[in-house]
Parts: sequence; structure tokens; C-alpha cells
Amino acid sequence: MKILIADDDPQMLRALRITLGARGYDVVTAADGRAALDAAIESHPDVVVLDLGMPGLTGIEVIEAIRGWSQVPVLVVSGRSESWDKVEALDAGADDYVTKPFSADELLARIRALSRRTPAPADEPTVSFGDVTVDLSSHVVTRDGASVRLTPTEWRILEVLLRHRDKLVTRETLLTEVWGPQYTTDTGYLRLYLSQLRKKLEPEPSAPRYLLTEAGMGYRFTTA
Amino acid sequence: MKILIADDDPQMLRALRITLGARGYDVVTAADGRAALDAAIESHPDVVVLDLGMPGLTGIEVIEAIRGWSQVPVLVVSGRSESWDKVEALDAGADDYVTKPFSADELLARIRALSRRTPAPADEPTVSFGDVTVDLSSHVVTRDGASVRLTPTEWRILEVLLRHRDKLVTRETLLTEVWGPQYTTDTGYLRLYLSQLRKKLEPEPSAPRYLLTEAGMGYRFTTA
DNA sequence: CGGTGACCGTTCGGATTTCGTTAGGACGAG
DNA sequence: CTCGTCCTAACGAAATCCGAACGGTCACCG
Repeated sequence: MKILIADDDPQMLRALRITLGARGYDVVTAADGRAALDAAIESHPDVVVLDLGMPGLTGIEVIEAIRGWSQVPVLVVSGRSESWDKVEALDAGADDYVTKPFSADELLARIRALSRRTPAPADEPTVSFGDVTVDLSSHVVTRDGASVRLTPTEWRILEVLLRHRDKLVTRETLLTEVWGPQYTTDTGYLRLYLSQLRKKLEPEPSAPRYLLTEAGMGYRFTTA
Repeated sequence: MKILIADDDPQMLRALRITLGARGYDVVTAADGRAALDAAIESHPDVVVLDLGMPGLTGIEVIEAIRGWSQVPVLVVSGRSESWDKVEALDAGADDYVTKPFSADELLARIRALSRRTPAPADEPTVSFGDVTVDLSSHVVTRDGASVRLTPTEWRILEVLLRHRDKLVTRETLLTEVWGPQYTTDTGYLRLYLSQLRKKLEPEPSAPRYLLTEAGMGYRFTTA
């Protein structure tokens, strides 16, 4: 069970890491909103404990961003106890709201209650990288929450690359898988579709982070 | 959305009934533990708001009894704010714990958060989008209150699309599900029926909002 | 150091496929 | 016969595919 803790107070972070770690939880930490988002994407936590008063992004923005691609339970921790703050956070997508100071026992019990509610997703047919998520089963691609439209050929190429994630896919493999066994040499259109995929999925299409080219060999998809 | 409120304080009961009723919730009440259990069985609420300090059964016993047969979200309301009380209630199966006094807004937000988490019942007999309602079990479609008449083929197509909501349904799947396994390629009638369905269900048939087409791949029903 | 060629990314535009829609005929039930 | 449903045919519109060409980068070599 992995938990992401986002708080700007180093002391709080340390205390929670120790408390939760002692209960056998796998703890990941972040000290500001941006880092929290990145960590949520990278490490796929089972529960997120989020402090609202962080520098950078507001807590609300972090919640909404997470909700854009994930259903992970979010437990908000905040010094503010006004009911309006609670309503805003909960309606943004948070699942629980605890005001400081709180007891470690209560936090743990609430975490248990939350994780009880989310029966481990059977299998994960969805791949996430950057602000993009790809759902292989329902053929849905979203970026920043908005859905991205792919043509059939683009989809087939992405599918092949994702299936061989982190591995090199030769040009020939790609051609035969997408266009059929008789196609074996690229006459130029493979480069074309890779270009379009990067334009639609990469944060900076000119400096690909996920859809990489291996000169002379082929292509490789990686999340690292 | 039906809510069961169990509290021994008549004033609190009345206040909650009014508050929740004003938000469009269907409210059922009970004044002691036994009555709460009975009501939970009888009326199948979508959310239970449970006061711990009731005569008769203890709140914990009520929670455990409910959990014996139901996964309905339980929100505990209590005057006791000791962390031990919270832990006990949450570990017994409660999903949230609010201490009195609390604001109505917060309670409502927490109820919304809980019901958001409630897994959609496996077979959802009715689907609504725009001003259209489709009752899968009784094969009735209404639009703006008036009933819409669908031909058998139109109905079968709509049913398949609704069953795979938000997912892409390939042309081939649609054909085999509606016309039989031997039909595998579209000779034109699929487009025809989609056109007719849109004419009957879409607010603007020329700019579909729910019955979307994915060029080269198939169709998709979505409410978003 | 400049030239050269291989390789890759990108743009453009026309060919091709796919889609939406209308019109009308075939077929069976009442 | 009449009506409702299913299906074929046809055509304009839209989306997609893909060939061709241009520019950039990099390794290699004279």
C-alpha cells in the first residue's frame, strides 16, 4: 500500500513518514503542489494525503489535476477549519478533509476507511505519462483532462509502442503490425505518424520525452 | 438519491430533513438504533447518516449490522470528538465521521463526496443524457417527458452503445451484436441507423453530443 | 575544415476512404 | 391494400492517408 504525502512543512512530512512507515505503508513525499502532481503521476499511490496550504499550485488545483486522470482517494489535511474550505475541497474531488491538529490514529483510521472503499483496480489497462493517460480497453486518450482524438493509424502505432513499453520496436515490426505483413520497409509514412503522435501527446514535440527515436533502429516508448 | 437519517434528537432530525430535502434528496428518518436498521433494510438508502448516541443499540453495533449485508456509505455524526471514538467507528465500517456541531454545508459536501465514491450498481436500469431517459429494462425511451418510438434495430444498437458507455465500440462489434456473428462488414446500414438514432435522440443531430463517431474505428456513447 | 550522404522530422496537398443523409424499393404483418 | 421496418443505392462532405519535397542533424571522410 503506497501513500503519497504532500506537505510543505518538513516536520509534518517527517512525522507522517515515520508514523505511516511504522504501519507498513510505503511512503512517498512531496513538498509543493507541482512536486505532488509529479509524484502522483510517477509513483501511482494508493492514497494521497494532501496539505492545502502549499506554495505553488493551490491545493484545489492539485486535486482537480489529479482527478483529471485518476480516481485515487485524496485525503485533505488543512489548518483551515471553515466549512467553506471543506466544501470547496470536497467538491473539487477530495474524499475526506481533516483539520490540523489531528491525531495520527484518526488519520490512519480515515486512510483505512478510504482504501477500503477503493477495491484494488482489477487490472490496469491504462497507461499514464506526463499529463496524458491512455486507456487501452476503451480507446480513450486524455491530455490534461481533455480528450485527444487519434486517427486509426495513429492509434494502432501507439498501441504497438505501448505494448512493448520501454523496449525497442524496430521499424519493421511497427510496419508489419500496423500495415500488414507485406509492408516491411518505410517509405516515409512511419515518420509522418510518429510526428503527428508527438504533436498530440508530447509536451514538447521537438524534444520528445516518451516517444523516442533510436537512430537506425526504430522507436521506443518509455515513461522514465 | 435517498438518504437515511438516524438521530434520537427530534430537532436535529427535523433540521436535517429540511436541509436535505431542500437539496432534492429523498429523506427517510429513524429515531433509534433498531429503527435505523429496519429502515436501512426497508428503504435501501443511497447514504446513511448515523448518530452514534442513540438509545437501544450502540452506533457501532448498527454500523456492523449494516456492514453485514450492505456496502452503503455510512456517515457518522457524533458529539464525541475523541480520536478513539472516531477510530472505532471508522474501523467498524463507517466511511466518514463528523463531530457536532457541524455546518450543513459541510455535511452536504461530505455526502456528495461519499456518493461519488459509491460504485455504480452493476446493472443500471436507466440511463439519462440531455433531456433523454432510457430505461434498459422496460425498453422505454423518453425525451422531454414524451416517449420516443424506436424500431427494434434502433433499440438494439442503442442498447449495445449504452452497455459500453464511454468505450469505443468497433463497427464490427456493433454488427455482430446486432445482426449476428456472420455480419462483419458494414454495407451502409449501420450509418443509416446511427443517423436515425441521432435524429431521434440528439438535440442537434448534425453536431452529435452523445452518439459520437470515431472515424475509421466505430462509435462511442458518452454523457460527458 | 568543408563536403557528402544517410537519416530523421516536418509541411503541403491531392488521392482515397469513410461518413451522413436522402430517396426509394422489398418484404411481411395486420 | 396499407403501414412500418429493413435495406440498397447514390452523392456531397468530411476525415484520413500517403507521396513528394524541403530542412536539419550527425557521422564520416577527403
